Amino acid sequence: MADVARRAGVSMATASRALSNHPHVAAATRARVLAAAEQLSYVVSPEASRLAGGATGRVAVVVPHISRWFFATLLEGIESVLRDADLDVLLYHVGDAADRRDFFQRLPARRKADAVVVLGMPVRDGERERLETMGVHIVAAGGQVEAYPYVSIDDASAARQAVDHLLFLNHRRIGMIATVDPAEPHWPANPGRSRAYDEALADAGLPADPSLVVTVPWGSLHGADAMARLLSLREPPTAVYAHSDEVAFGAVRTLRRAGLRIPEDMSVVGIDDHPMAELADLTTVAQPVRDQGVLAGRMLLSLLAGETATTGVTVPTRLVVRGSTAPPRR
Amino acid sequence: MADVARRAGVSMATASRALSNHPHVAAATRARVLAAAEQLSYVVSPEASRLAGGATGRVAVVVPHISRWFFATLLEGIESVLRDADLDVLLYHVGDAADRRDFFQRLPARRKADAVVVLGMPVRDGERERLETMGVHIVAAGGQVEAYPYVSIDDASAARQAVDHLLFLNHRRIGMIATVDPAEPHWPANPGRSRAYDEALADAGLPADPSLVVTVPWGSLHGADAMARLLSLREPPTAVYAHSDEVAFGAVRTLRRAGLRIPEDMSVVGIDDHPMAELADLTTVAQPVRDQGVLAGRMLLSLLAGETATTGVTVPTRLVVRGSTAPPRR
DNA sequence: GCAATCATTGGAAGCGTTTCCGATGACGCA
DNA sequence: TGCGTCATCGGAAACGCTTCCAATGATTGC
Repeated sequence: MADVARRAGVSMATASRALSNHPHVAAATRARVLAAAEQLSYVVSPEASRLAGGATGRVAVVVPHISRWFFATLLEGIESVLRDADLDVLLYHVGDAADRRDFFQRLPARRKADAVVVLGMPVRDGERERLETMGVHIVAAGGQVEAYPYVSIDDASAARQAVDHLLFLNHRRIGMIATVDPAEPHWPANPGRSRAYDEALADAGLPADPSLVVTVPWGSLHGADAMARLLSLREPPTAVYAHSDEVAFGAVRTLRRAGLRIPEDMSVVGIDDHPMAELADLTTVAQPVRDQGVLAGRMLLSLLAGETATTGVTVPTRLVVRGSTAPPRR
Repeated sequence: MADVARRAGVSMATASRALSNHPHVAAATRARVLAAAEQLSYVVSPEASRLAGGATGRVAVVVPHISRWFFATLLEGIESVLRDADLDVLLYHVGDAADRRDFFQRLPARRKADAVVVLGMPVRDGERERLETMGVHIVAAGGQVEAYPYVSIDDASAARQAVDHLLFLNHRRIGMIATVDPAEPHWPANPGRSRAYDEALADAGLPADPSLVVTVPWGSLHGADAMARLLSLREPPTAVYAHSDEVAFGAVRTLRRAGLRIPEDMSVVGIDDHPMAELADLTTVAQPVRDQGVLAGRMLLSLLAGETATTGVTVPTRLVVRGSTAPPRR
């Protein structure tokens, strides 16, 4: 940087100010410095900058299950925005509660990042405050709605779209395969998706039948198990609503193995519009996953730019009717 | 750090040495320093450390397609090892050639990471040299075999397992769906998987029939197209070998829509053992994806520890026979 | 038993920025 | 014209660590 300053004929102090867009630098001077930096193809050392009190130029992204399509796609969207803004992405896989505690404890202390994006899980108030007091911004994506900047779908309305579709087709016995996060089995992964199911049935004047609801850890194989349980009922449902497409795929497998036809013998609907859903001809409620990542990235950028925080954004979902749903036979 | 040194009754120099595992520190002293650090819950500032000439404690991972199961899973494996070793993961999505050039140009200059893991693509000699001259270690995973540390499967042998299985079942007209990376359409994604197909047929004394080979961009939908092209042949194959499971899924969809039965009318085999393969009852050649990530991470760790470089590791694949393959009918 | 060798340790000089504080000059207003 | 303001800019002190260079004391070979 000394070279740049010399070449521009200013002091290092001024060079630094010009380079980091500070006010109180004459436009002409700034231009001169920028030109000099350009010619010397100079870039500030993030380490030194950070050490002296600047920003790190890094954003931490906390992901619960990297290899799941949903999170990986979200991550892809975030990365693209952040990379365009010349920010680096620090990836943290946070599986269980211990990891999580570890993360929130360590990161702020080490000040490794200027901001945090939390994917797919709610941020507790204490954690949020802790980060914010340390000047670390925070944004959530693909998770539950809370009182801080987030991007997500409206779980309840997505669920309604799925269940209402089944209801509209005249199904009266509708099963639900709900999921919990295998890493945190005590918290339902998507309470909104369950609640909306209850409400939809109630609104349709149908009685709540707990035996039609089975809760399993997330995953296709568990979805298959869940379907088996539903089939073992004295009076199985005529349609099944699964909390996610991957779970629905498992259900479909079980139905096939049982020799049942879809949608003639059983309708199946999922949520997500996983790329495989089109191939499997699965009716589902689509959500724009990558876009949510992009939006979250942008939101973070404006937060970092000092703009006033948006409360949150809910992106729309839409029912995609394919071949896995039809009116019940009887 | 001054606090830690004081508390341990040593100088900062010694404290630094103890903390960063340098030799020439008495075991007792080191223990004392470590204990003091523990009590004060102190961690070295990576910025300051790096600035003063130390390591960044960061590893860059370069991924071509984050949202694909294969890469996301590899990434998950790498992250877990690196995180255990207290290294941070910097994620870089490198889609096309421009991104790639950008990455290799920028990263070394800014010295943001101590090492680089490149997923799923060959590293060119120039790039490797550039990194190594700057003291940045490099490891590749899930890609093609080259003359530097890598972890991957033996593409040729995996392909042989798939094709030989078909041959063993007595198929004589075997189609292949080969893939290219949509971002770099001029380079075949997996030349080894194509070559082995040719060789297997030759070894079986079968003539090479170019019309049985169709090359498409990676992806299920493209796989579906490819299958359609194969079906439009005057004499379609009796079995199809796809370069990856995702492509095979697409092929399966086309076959179903065409009213053909699997495996009676057509056998299908893929490579990867994607989680969905079990659900789809797809015969495939399984490769340990997460393990490859873990291995790559470990390899990097030993490189970072100054141990002599391993040339590379090839992990075994195995044929998983499911319901999508059977002898031809006629 | 003595000198040479070696393992440990401490002192202090950076590493490349940012920012506080004060200085300088230009500009506006009375 | 004179003086106060304010926009700009420069000097220098951190920021928190690593490592070179010596110095010290312990160990070993003859």
